[in-house]
Formats: sequence, C-alpha cells, structure tokens
Amino acid sequence: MTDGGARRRDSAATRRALLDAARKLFADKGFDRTTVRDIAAAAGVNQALLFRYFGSKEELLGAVLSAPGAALLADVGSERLLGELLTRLFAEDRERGHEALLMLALTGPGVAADTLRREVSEPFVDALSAMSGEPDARLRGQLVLAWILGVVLSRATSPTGEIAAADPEHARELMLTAIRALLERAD
Amino acid sequence: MTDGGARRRDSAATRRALLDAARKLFADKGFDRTTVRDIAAAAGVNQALLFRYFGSKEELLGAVLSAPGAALLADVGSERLLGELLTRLFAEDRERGHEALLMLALTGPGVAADTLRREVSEPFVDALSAMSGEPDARLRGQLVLAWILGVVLSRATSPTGEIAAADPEHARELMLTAIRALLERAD
DNA sequence: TAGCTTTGTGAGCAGTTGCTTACTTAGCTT
DNA sequence: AAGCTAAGTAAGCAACTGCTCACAAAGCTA
Repeated sequence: MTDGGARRRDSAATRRALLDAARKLFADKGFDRTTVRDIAAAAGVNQALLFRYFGSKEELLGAVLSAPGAALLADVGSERLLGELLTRLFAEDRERGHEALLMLALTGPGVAADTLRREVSEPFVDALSAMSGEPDARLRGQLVLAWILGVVLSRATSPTGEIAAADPEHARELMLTAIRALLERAD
Repeated sequence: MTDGGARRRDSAATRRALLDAARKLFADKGFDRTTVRDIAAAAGVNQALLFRYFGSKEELLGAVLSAPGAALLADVGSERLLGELLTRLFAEDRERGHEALLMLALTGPGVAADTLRREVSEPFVDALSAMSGEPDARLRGQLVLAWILGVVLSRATSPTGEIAAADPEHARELMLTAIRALLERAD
C-alpha cells in the first residue's frame, strides 16, 4: 500500500487474506456475528472484494470450511487419527484449528452444514469407522465424532468448567478408554 | 381478539405465548436468525410487548432457557437421569425439548451461556457425577453431558446421517456401555 | 361514571448488514 | 506510449433489526 492510497495488486494474496481473516473471525464470533466489513477490515481490503472473490458471505464460509478436514487426515493418516484428534482436543496452546471450525460450521447457514458433512465429517467418520470391526461401524464412528464435537462445544460454553480445566492427558485417557469400549465390542 | 381489533388482556397468557414462541423459534432457527418480529407474530402479539415483558431479546432467551433442566431433573430424579437422557436423546417422535434448547443456547450471546451453565448444565453434571465414585467425577459427568450435546448437534448437522437413522434402542445401548466405562473405572 | 393503571398497538428511529455500482488505477501487452 | 484488462475503491442501496414512544383502550376501583 503506497502513501498515495493505491494498493499493490495481488489477487492471490487478497484471496488468502480474506480466507485467513474469515477463518479467524468466524471461529471467534460465529458466522452470523461476523460481518463482511469485519472480515474485509481484518484482511486489509475493501469489502467489495469479498464479493468479487467469493460471491457471497456464505460461499466464503464454504471456502473456509473446505479442506481443513482433509488436510488433517492427510497429515496424520487414519491409523493415528483418533489419538491425534484427542491430543489436539485437549492441547493447551491449541491454535484455533479444526475443532473450532467444526463448532462454527454449526452456527452457519445451510451451505456450512453441507460442507461440514461432505468435506469434514465424512472422511473422519470413515477413518474412525475403520477402527471398529462391527457391522454398525459407521454409527460408532459418528458417535465418536459427535463426542469430540460436544467437547469442543462444552468448552466454548464453559471456559472455566471442568473440561477446560482438566489435565489434558487425563481427560484424553478417559475418553480413549470409553471410545475403545464403544468401537470394539459394546455388548 | 374481537372484531374491533381490541384484544383481551391477559398478561400471563401473553407472557406464556411469547415464551412458547421464542422457545420454538430459537430451537428452529437459532438465536440470531430469530427476530423479535418472528416471535411476536408467532405469539400473536405486538412486538413491543416482548420488550415490555422481557426487557430484551437476550433476556427472553435467558427466560426460555431457565428451568427446563431443573424441570427434567425434578421429573426424573437423579437415579434414572442417564437412562432418561439417552431415551429422550434417541426418541423418534421427540418433541423439541431440552436437548434442542441446549444446542441453541450455544448460538446465543453471553447471557445464554451463563444461563446454560447455571441452570441447565450444573444440575445435570451434579447428577451424572454422583454416578461415578471417582475423585474426578465432575469431569466425567461433564464429558457425558458433552457427548449428549454432541449427539444433538450431530443430528442437527446431518439429519440423514447414521445417528439420526439409527435404531434408537441400539444407539442408546452403545452409548450406555461406553458411558458406563467412563463413569466407573477408566484405567 | 370518572379516574387511574395496566396491557396492547402502530409507527417509526437509528443503526447495521449483505451486496452492488460506477469509477480508479495497477499492471501487462503491443 | 496507448490501450486494455483485472484488481482495488468509495459510496450508497434496500432491507432488516432491536428497540422506543405516544397513544388507545381494557379493566378495575371508588
């Protein structure tokens, strides 16, 4: 940005700045309470660009939500997914990462739920289900994911509650044991 | 309501109508996406009355959220709470009840989170914790409640997913077994 | 019946929001 | 350097939102 007010053009950087700003603000404030002006200001661009690049606020959310799930799965691989999900779940200095996005996807409109289902939940449930040899493996995988989601939400609601205050290792072990009971034999 | 347009006065009925309408609409659409006009129309009253009776939209949410948790606990008693929560969780023709309100409390502003913690979660966690003899009983109780919450949310996100489609009895048994593993000994 | 209080109403305020439009200008090609 | 395209901008639109205000009138009491 020169003093004259004109700004260097870099469409890829602009696009990225908007995505980054949106991700952070949607995570902090939820979809509805994040305005396009907020996002543009945080990205250091004019708000009209949000519409130029993403079409609408909803589509921006869709873009924000796509990929992170796939990225985690690619990083970690399905064998270590559960451990990794739980480790991240209870990590103290966690970045505002995937779990927060899961929560915030729920506060968004229809497109967010669709994206969540297609791009975020399905690969996770597939991987979690593969850990259970039971015929109803997918149900069990869904229940595990639901639990993780619930913990994220519980923490958001009660930042000073027991879950937030728990020793991460201990909490992780508690959940791991119960989840194993669920995924293996539950009868 | 007479043909002349004047309406019979019944402050208690008006108040109740607003609470009922708000409960339903908050559950259906979330706090932010439910407008005071929506609520007033659904209640069949003028929107100014919402402010007269409840002070603000937020305070209305607080009023909506107060009590249901206590009511369920009073109905059921703590001995049967877990079973009842799970039964209701998977009931097919469930009314839009307490669980939906839990979800929607999360989409509301700060007062909702406070009310949720004070009036809804705490009694539940107390009761669930009492079922575990462990020193970290409250943490375990919180984790159980988080799971229930997660299931509610998962179903909202994926109305056609495995959880929503599951045989209620079966799903209930799966969770009950895992929860027992969590509440009893987890080491 | 008059007077007062409480409940109900219509209208409107001020601010906000997602989005559009017309214009500017950076950056590239010829 | 001229011309064109694409990226960036300021301003503004129309609709919406929580909330207020002045008034109407139901309902009660003396």
